[in-house]
Amino acid sequence: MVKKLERRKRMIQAARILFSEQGFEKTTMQKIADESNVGVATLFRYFPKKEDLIIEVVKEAIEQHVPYFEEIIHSNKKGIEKIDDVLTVYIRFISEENRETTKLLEAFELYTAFTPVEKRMLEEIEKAYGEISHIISEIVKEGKEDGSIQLSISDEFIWNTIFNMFGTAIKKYTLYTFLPDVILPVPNQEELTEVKNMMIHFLKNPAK
Amino acid sequence: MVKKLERRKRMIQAARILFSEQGFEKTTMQKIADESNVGVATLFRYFPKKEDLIIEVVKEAIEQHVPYFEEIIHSNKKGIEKIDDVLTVYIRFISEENRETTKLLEAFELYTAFTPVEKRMLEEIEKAYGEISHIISEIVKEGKEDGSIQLSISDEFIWNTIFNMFGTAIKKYTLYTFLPDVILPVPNQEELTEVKNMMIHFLKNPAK
Amino acid sequence: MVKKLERRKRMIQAARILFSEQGFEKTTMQKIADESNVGVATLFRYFPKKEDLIIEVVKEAIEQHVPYFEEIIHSNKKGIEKIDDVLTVYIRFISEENRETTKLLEAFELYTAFTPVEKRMLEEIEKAYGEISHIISEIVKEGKEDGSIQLSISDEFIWNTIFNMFGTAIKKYTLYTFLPDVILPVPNQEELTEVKNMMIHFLKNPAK
Amino acid sequence: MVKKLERRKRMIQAARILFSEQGFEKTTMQKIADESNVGVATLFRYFPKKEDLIIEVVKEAIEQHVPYFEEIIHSNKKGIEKIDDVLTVYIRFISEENRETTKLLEAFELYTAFTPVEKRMLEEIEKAYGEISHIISEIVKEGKEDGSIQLSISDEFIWNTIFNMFGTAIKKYTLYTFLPDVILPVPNQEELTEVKNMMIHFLKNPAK
DNA sequence: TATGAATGAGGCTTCATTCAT
DNA sequence: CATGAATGAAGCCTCATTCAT
Repeated sequence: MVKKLERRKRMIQAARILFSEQGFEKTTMQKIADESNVGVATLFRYFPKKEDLIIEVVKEAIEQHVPYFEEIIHSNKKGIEKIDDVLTVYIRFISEENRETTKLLEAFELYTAFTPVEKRMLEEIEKAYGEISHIISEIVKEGKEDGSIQLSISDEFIWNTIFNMFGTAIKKYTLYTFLPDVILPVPNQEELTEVKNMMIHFLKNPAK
Repeated sequence: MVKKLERRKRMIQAARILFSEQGFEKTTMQKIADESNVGVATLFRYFPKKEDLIIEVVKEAIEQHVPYFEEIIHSNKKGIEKIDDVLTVYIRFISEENRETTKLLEAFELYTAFTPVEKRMLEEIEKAYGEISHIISEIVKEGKEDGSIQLSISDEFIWNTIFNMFGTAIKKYTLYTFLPDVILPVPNQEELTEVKNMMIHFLKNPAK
Repeated sequence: MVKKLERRKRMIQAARILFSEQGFEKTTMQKIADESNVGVATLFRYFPKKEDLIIEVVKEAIEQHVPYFEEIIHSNKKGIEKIDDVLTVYIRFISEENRETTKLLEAFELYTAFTPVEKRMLEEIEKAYGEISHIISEIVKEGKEDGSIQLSISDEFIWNTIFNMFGTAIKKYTLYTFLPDVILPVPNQEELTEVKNMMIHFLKNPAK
Repeated sequence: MVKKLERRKRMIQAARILFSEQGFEKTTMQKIADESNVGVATLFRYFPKKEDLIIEVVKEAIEQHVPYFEEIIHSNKKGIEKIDDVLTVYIRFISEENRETTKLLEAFELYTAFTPVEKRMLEEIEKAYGEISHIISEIVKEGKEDGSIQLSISDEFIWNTIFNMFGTAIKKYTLYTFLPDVILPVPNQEELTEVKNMMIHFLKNPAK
């Protein structure tokens, strides 16, 4: 019983590492099986299609991010500070310890862009993402309620987009931290932090 | 002579379309040859490795972007207005007519993240990107010189990062405009324009 | 004890249905196990090789045919009428209720044509078939003895072959009743009955 | 050009032999490729799906039968004699030289019984068979016109069915000539010839 | 030079059979 | 004894790349 779960875990973990290192297409089911010390057939018993495994890995990766945000929302800070923390967490996604996971998510987005993925599968991913975005909107709501964030309706939409772009950009940077700077100049954490601070500053002092 | 160049062009164009539709891995050399009315062997004569073709396609795609920026820098506007124009161009990259190219670039960035690409190849890409970033820094310089942009050294770095993030996020959005909103909520051009306007506004009125 | 026999029966029955629906090769041991509500390992305990199960299923299918012929031989009719009944039974093999079984036998014959089957196994099948052919020759003997069939030795051989062909053809038709008429035009029961009647007619009035 | 056709021929022939020896499912594309001294990829270039190859092989096998019937119809004999010849040809199908081909056709019929075959494919087979059945009905027509066959409408239907059964049974016998007699007692050519003669006899002297 | 043909290596997936509980 | 889990061998098919005309 426990062994079964362990095996499953081993397979997912091996897959996660390989996927994030080589991408989904270059990672073969055989490699994953070997890396988990499992026969291919076993791998296929757990995940009948390669895509099933991909979805599972991605889902777990997203879920790994949730606690970070949960911790923030349960803290005693004001809304605006929680926003600050959220942005900080995003910035940390680029750091060594989180990079693998984030890179994986980025790769998945590419995958969906070129490979038709079953709707049912996408919905699972959507649900996982939903948990995080729910928390974030809760935080914004808190901020509005405790008065630490004061935004007009129109500004609110704009800031929503800004946060979106901030997250999108940062996630993408994770893909390139190992590569020469050629393609995309990747800001370091200090630079991102300054941007974040500026954002928070403007958020506190909206242009009249 | 001329015919040879035309052929080459046809191949690159066919490749570009297919790559941006199906991604690099799913597009076979055979399909590209067929689409260009050329034998596979001929395709391989011009591009001995698939990767060579990829690089070439990407390079040309980037170069296609250059004129947009050249036009801006040669206009008679003030620096800050040119910045505005640059951001507007980025926003347009997400539009129908440019999406294909931009999507291709995005796909390439992910490609390089998972596939070791020969340094020599990357350098070609780097050079192509360099043209654009050179123009942009020229524009910023102009802005500083004509006084329409007044930034402290530290702010300059920050805004550099901000522009970077803006571009990065937008380029990524191009990948998803055809997909359901599940993975990434993609802002539309109006929303992006508002963000841009806010950026320009702050740029003109830096926080004291 | 009884339960064990029931299980065995369930397995054989599930196998029979699946075999006759999808053929031997396309039917997996797993499917059979599932359909019988038994674990695969159990299935293999009862039938260590897939072929063992095939043989068993076929044997039982043949044995299912025996009572039809037994009933005929135990009736009070004359030999020639019993022959008529036997042919009628064959014709009915093509009907809805018997098709499954007959189709299975047909499939098995093709199976043996391409797969080396252990002699010991074939002998079991042979024995099962033997019961039926024994009954039939008994019937013919009866017919000769009661005078309802009058055949010279040479004619006897011929009619033996004719009956053989009649049965062979009919069994084969069962395979195709669900298929479009393309490959083999399958006569319906009325047509076959007319042929049978003609045969009986000639049998009663041998050409001088 | 010639070489290409030769290769194709080699592949089809190798396939034919293997298919008729081991059946369709047990014959792998790799084996066929090896036997034709061709790479698998080449085999797949000519026949993109295994089924395509099967269809092709079967089609050619049927077409190989056509000349036998063409020769008969072009002879100067009377209709009834041509019928005799046709039946004789069928009997010869069981002989050494034709067995392989006939066995193949028999195997194909099993294949279609358990494997959904694309309609378009079946139609090709149907067309091939059509040539032969067209010739045969022409022969019957001739016989009626030259008076050598005199049948009432109802008798005509019956004899149609009888011929059908005759052919069906004989084709099936080809499958078993190599096997022990266990499953199906296979008549030899002499026995079949006697049956044929009896049929012709009755055909000439229809029961009043 | 241009090209269709040829191909081996490799990927995904299935299945009869064996293990371990 | 019953069983779900495990597995390697094998099958179909694809594709970048090379050959031969």
